[in-house]
Amino acid sequence: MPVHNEEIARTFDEIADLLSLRDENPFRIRAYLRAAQTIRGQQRELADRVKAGEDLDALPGIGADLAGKIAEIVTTGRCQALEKLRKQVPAGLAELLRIPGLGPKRVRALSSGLKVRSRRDLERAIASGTLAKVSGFGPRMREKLAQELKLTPQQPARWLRSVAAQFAEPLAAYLRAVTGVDEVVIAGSYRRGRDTVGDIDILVSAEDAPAVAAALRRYDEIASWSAEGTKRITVVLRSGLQVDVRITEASAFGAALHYFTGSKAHNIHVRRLAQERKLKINEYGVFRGERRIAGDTEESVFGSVDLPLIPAEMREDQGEIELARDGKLPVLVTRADLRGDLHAHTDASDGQESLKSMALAARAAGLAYLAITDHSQHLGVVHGLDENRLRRQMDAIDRLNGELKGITLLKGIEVDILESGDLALPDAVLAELDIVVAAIHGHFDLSERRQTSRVLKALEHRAVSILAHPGARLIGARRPIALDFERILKAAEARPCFVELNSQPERLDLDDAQSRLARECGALVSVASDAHSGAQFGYLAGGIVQARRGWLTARDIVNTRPLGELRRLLRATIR
DNA sequence: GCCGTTTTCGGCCCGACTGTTTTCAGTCG
Repeated sequence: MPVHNEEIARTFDEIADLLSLRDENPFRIRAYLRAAQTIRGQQRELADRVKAGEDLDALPGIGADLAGKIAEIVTTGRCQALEKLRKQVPAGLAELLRIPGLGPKRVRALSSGLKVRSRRDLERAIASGTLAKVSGFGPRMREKLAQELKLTPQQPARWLRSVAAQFAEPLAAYLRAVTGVDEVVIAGSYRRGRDTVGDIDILVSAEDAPAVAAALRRYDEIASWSAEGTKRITVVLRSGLQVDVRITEASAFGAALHYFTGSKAHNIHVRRLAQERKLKINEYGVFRGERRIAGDTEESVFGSVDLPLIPAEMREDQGEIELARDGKLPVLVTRADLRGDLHAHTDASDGQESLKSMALAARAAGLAYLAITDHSQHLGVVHGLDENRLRRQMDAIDRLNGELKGITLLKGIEVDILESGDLALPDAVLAELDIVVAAIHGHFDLSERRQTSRVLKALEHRAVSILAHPGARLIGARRPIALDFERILKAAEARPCFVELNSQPERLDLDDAQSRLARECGALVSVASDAHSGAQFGYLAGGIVQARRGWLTARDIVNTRPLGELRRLLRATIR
């Protein structure tokens, strides 16, 4: 069983936790955390790179020592440094670090003073009153901890970006309407386009901060206030979503927006560049000594360290700063680049609208072509098409194409990949279609070896044009299937066929790292809505955000091509 | 533990807010 990057990252996270509990050098701790982030952002498995003899210490934040530990972890499955630390720190303390308000210092005080080493110990210490004896735990802190102990078990849930948007966008709109407010931007991981967000950061540009706070107080969706300063206010909405509102003056808006957008690792890197230039960057601007030299726009902040504006979706300190420095930033795809959509359903299978209704909705969404790809018969739950019904739909598409202006329908199918890797419809009927989208809808839990060979076998079918939602994940509900993505993407590039980036908000599959890997492997990507109703063409915008996080340009995406070129590319997949 | 167009040693982003404390440490983002 190969060790995955996530496991290496977790090992380093745990080492960082344990080091912090031992009050070790904070920079050493940060080095482990930074390395964990770097590892999570790697699209290729480090285990493979170690096996290939690659130099991992070229990765940012990874030097000879950590490269050695990575090699140890992937070859032995163990990490001696971690095992040693585990013996030195009482078990359970790391768990206490997860409780908001408790950091390494307080956890150490709890452990050494009261032998509190678990959540249960802490509950007892609060109930019995012994906690009051420990310095640093006054009445407010004890009350806060009692509350957190009740809440934190179900806390770590992240929100789908699209769900968070339903609460965040109305609040942003409300704040925009407040008198004296110049500008409101939802920043943070939301602006960077993460598929899920932990909380929402809203940046407000206004001269009169107290007036904004007063207006926020009148917003009727707020359940509680957890922090209130003159510049930053934290509230929890009735939905349970936490929102940080940060108020800034217009002259510092760019610096504040850059700071509040993050990511933290990206900000630290940019600030380090500033230091090298004898500058200081904070959320109020860029300073040389006392003098403020930039900060009204994000461009001016980047410009102060000789960088062009880096798109928010790239700001993860995964190499984007180096690319920007070298003038090699990709021109990321935009929604306006999309000319068509290659995956959609009608009421012939599990969609909600007729063929014609979907065609008109696609046209209204600015698309010039749309592939109709209802499910194949095998997927019983969705009334899939058999050969006869598929042929009737193909006739209906021909008629509609004769009738409609401004939109061309392509004849397609979303055919099941069976457990064996065979397809659920015979090759003969598939060959009559313009486009065949192949997808996994069952047998999710095969081993990586079997799952990979299953998909590779499906891709060998000459009819297959696109591998749909390749990871088959449902965010928060179903883990991605175990696949050797690099092999799949290289096979797709070689055949050639395309890989889908499915835009359904709970799928967003390919994910960001896989999208980058697809680009690196040269596999063309189809950003597809998988729409089951006309309104769902709106999901394409979210798919594009994910594609931008994957550094994709319009050239990397097959459905940015005009219909003629698309048809040529599709024909190349069939031969 | 990492890193270098000042450095292979000596730095390492920067500020807001809270609670507990009397001027600041801890936590958080």
